[in-house]
Amino acid sequence: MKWKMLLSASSLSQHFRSLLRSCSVTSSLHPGKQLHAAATVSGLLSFPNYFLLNALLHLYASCSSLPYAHYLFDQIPQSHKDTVDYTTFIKCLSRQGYPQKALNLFAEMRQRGLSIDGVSMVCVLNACARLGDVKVGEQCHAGVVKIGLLKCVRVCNALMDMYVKCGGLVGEVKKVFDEMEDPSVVSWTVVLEGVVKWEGVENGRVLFDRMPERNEVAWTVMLVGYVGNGLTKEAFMLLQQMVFSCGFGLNYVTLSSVLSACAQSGDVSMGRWVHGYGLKMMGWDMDVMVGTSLVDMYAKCGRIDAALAVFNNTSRRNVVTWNAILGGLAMHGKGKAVVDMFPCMVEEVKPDAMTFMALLSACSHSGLVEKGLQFFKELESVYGIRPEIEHYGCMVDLLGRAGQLEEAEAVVRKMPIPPNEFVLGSLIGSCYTHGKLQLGERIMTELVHMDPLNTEYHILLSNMYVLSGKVDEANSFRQILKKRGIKKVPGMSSIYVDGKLHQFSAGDKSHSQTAEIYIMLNDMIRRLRFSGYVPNTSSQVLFGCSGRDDCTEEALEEVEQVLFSHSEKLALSFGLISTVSGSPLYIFKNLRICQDCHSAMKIASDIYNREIVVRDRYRFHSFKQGSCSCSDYW
DNA sequence: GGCTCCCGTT
Repeated sequence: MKWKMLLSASSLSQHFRSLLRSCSVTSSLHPGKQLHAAATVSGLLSFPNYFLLNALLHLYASCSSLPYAHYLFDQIPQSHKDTVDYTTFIKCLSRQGYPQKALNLFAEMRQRGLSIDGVSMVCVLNACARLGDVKVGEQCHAGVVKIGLLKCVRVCNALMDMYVKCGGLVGEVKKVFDEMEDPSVVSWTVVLEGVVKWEGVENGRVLFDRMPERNEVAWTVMLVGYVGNGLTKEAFMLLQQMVFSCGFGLNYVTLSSVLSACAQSGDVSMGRWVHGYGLKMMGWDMDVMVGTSLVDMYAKCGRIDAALAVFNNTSRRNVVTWNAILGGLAMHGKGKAVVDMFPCMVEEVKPDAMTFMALLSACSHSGLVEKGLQFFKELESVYGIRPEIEHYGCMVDLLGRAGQLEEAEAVVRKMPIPPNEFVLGSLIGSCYTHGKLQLGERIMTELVHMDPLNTEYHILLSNMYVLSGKVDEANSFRQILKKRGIKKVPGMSSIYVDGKLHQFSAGDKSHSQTAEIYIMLNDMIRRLRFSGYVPNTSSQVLFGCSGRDDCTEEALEEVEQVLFSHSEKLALSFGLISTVSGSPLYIFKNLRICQDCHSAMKIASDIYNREIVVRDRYRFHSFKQGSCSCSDYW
């Protein structure tokens, strides 16, 4: 009788495990939880059943439910945890954003003398890839060789992926690949990603065409490569081939990957196509990641109204979606909208650390000092979020921009984490804006220790010396910069016209329409001057003129010429001659827009009757009828 | 007996 009961219990357990497996495969958390409850009630879990526990652990890991997975992992007695249990939880930690914890757990597993198999090695290599830790990755490589796992295709794939993600050691990737007896389509795809990322999209295409077989991932990698490099036409051609000739459907991972690339490169035409595709296939009930990527894409492409429309129509929203829209509004200087929307967010989802970055930067960009201080206070006391260095950075920025330099410095001195170069960099920026030379000098000393090769801060301080009449100090600074050979990151501006990205550097003459662009530029400067534009040479005197130390009239003229051929103005001139009159222009700049270009854009938006949207490294400026959305508050 | 690789939102 007892034997019969045991037998039925064992078959019941098998039944449960097979049901749990199907929940894991489909990431069905709710039915899985019900099974968990049923297993508990039936008494199956009241005596040790390690396979069932592992199936439950796997369920929660597959459903990205870290707290439950952690609970299950702890439920398994230490003496009975085997390689499979560890592997399941290591993968879960790595995927949920804790790759370091995953590696720590692997170390624990090894200390306990448990064997390493191909599967656990794949998971550990994956954690190294996510962490970007090539050192541990190389140790694993040695382990792979030692255990004889090089014949295992998936291990090799994970190994190559680790080298791709950890700084692009494409040589290592190819070495592993060449030794493989029978590389799979995944192996080829990993190499493809490495080549696209580190050897350029053209080289990637050569490899793509040579691949014996291509899956949707390979197509996605290639697409993202094109979009990320501004090659919209090529991307559309590839997409057409993928969907219409080869019959691939686009899944949600492909859609969000492509959208993320669109957001980065500012390619709204491809972004819109993906939006249309998503609507046709899924309607508004689309995947939460796709919806979020859409919101982010529209916001980062300067279409904040479209971002809001998508946000309001999406039926699935999580904290990331909210963060995307609040961050987008913040970048567009719509601080009040952010403050007004926050209470609605709290009703719907729990805000996280990232939310407060968006909130504080919104206050910072809109000069809402009181509101920002209040948010910062509530961050810990109401929402239980421990402030991170980025939050302190936002506070320093908020107070500094508003001219409250003493308060900003007090934040730096009192913060429990040592300030990094971004925090101090923001402070020195505010010192420049508000002419606080002495504080600037002090901060500079600290910054030089932290980041001796940074040019931006050196230039800022040197400019401050000039503005306060200390030309000698400025000159000595310039000498230091010259001696050390510190080079400025070149400013680049780009603009999409007819699905093609056109890039300009300062004084660029490489564009095929250079002659027309410069004719337009000269005409524009003339009209700008006529409307009251005065070149702002004050901050350029120092580093603009190619190493001249004098400030004669000719030097000044030279400085003006440098100003006029700033990359933003070239992109604007090109945009004006190559688009329909009255249509808005969207320009992307890799650094902060300069003061002079900012004034020029304001007037240009009026005299040419165009909306000009400029995305710089930090935020958006929308110029319309002579004024800017930032209200000149940077 | 189970745990696995490539593209994935702020």
